[in-house]
Amino acid sequence: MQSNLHIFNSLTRKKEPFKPLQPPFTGIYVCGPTVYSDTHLGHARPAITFDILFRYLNHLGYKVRFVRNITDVGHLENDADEGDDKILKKARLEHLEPMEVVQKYLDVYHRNMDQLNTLHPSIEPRASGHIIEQQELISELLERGFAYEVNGSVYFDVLKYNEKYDYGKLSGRVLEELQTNTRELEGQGEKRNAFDFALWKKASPEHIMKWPSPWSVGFPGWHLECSAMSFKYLGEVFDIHGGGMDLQFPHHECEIAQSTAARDKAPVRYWMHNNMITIGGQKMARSLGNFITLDQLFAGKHPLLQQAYSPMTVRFFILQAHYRSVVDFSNEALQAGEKGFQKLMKAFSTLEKLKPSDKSTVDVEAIRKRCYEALDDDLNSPVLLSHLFDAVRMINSVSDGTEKLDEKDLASLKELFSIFIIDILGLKDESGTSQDEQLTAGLVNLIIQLRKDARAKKDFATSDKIRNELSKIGIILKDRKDGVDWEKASST
RNA sequence: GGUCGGUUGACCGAGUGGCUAGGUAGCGGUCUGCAAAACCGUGUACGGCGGUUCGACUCCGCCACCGACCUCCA
Repeated sequence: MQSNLHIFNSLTRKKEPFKPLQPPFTGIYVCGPTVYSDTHLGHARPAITFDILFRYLNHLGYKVRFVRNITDVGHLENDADEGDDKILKKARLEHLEPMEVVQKYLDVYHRNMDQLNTLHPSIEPRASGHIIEQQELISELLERGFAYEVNGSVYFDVLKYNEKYDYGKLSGRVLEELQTNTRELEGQGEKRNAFDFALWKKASPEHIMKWPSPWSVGFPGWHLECSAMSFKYLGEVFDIHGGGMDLQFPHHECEIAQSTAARDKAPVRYWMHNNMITIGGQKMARSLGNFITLDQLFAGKHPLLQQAYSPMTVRFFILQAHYRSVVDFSNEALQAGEKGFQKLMKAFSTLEKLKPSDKSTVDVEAIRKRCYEALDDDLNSPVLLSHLFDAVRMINSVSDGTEKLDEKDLASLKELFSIFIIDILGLKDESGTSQDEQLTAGLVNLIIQLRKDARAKKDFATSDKIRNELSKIGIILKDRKDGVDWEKASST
């Protein structure tokens, strides 16, 4: 497997050549959502970032196993004893069975991900389906002395771990500083140290989601699921782990600690973290309440939205920034992205109509080379797009007759657009969807206006012709006393 | 308070020790009956102050401002 892909490894804070453990196979684990409310714009960032990675590795010929989990149990609102499970809390609020909450929002997530044209992961494991594996991992940690049980709950012993390994390596934290800086939360009495974290929590009687275990009837801690499921599906050591930067600490740090303590091996070779989407300069997050859901975005229904933005506009907007940069939401930026995306796709259709010349006056191969270089440089999608826009100008110039492409270069350019725009960036033409309907509505309203003008001049011949011809193509006009309605004839 | 990151033209957003990023918007032009599209051209851009250097937006130091993480968050 020959590739020159370099990725920025959060662990070393450097760009490193990507060398999988067992080429051509490679494994990716990405932290998916906790499904307790609607998917928002922030969730689109990791989904798209790691979709590009998945697509590019596939394109390069790797056999990729892409695992993205669903957290459907155990994600507490905080680490105190009375911390509520996010899903349980929502279930009470909406008077639903917890698994109804999970199903409801998982469906929304899947639908939104499909709209954004992200590929389905190879495996999408759910935490609640891996209770046994998590319990086994807890047993391993207890046996090895890195965990302790108190009153039916099991906690990870961070101090013990830090004696042998390095807790805080990923996030650049020093345990001594954590000790002095960790905020004291209520009800931490059970834990030996404030920074110890739960592996298993004993359930209170009113808790609904709970399972029997050697320690108590209870439920697993949040950090544990990723260790258990990545072990199961990707092995003790795998290539890439992805997720949002906000998960770096404590989630990923704890994951490293659990996995390393259990098997005496660092579990992940390359850690990749996408940056946040901000709104008004602040992180968009459910907990901050400043989020815009993807459904709102696609429908234009939110006080901050001046219009609807299509899924591909959102995807393009996100790809216009590098995944490790903060990107700020604004209508202006989305609108600029929408125009740019349309320009790109329009050139794509122009490309299909180009006629070859006997010689070329442009260099297609140079662009192809630069496109690969951009992706190889830590998935630099904005630079890739800038090269594709160079190709757009090339296409339009050929279309205008000021540049020429021979048959071979024309075929090469078509292939290049197909590879980078469709296969790797995952962009697709959206005409034929709601945009088409808007167009139809605009056209019909225009024709109705012209007909109204004709009727005002008592030109009923024209007026009737318009109505009849529209009827033939399936548009039914209805003259009402306060105006004209129209509808599409129902096809039988 | 600790750790880390950012501050680029009207807006978004890349990047580099000396060479046009790109998109959007603006302006001028070509084309067009007019427009649109397309193409060509165009704008004192790199937070402030010092330093290193033949040369810094790019490296170093200090300052200011913004943000992320340190509690759940993609």
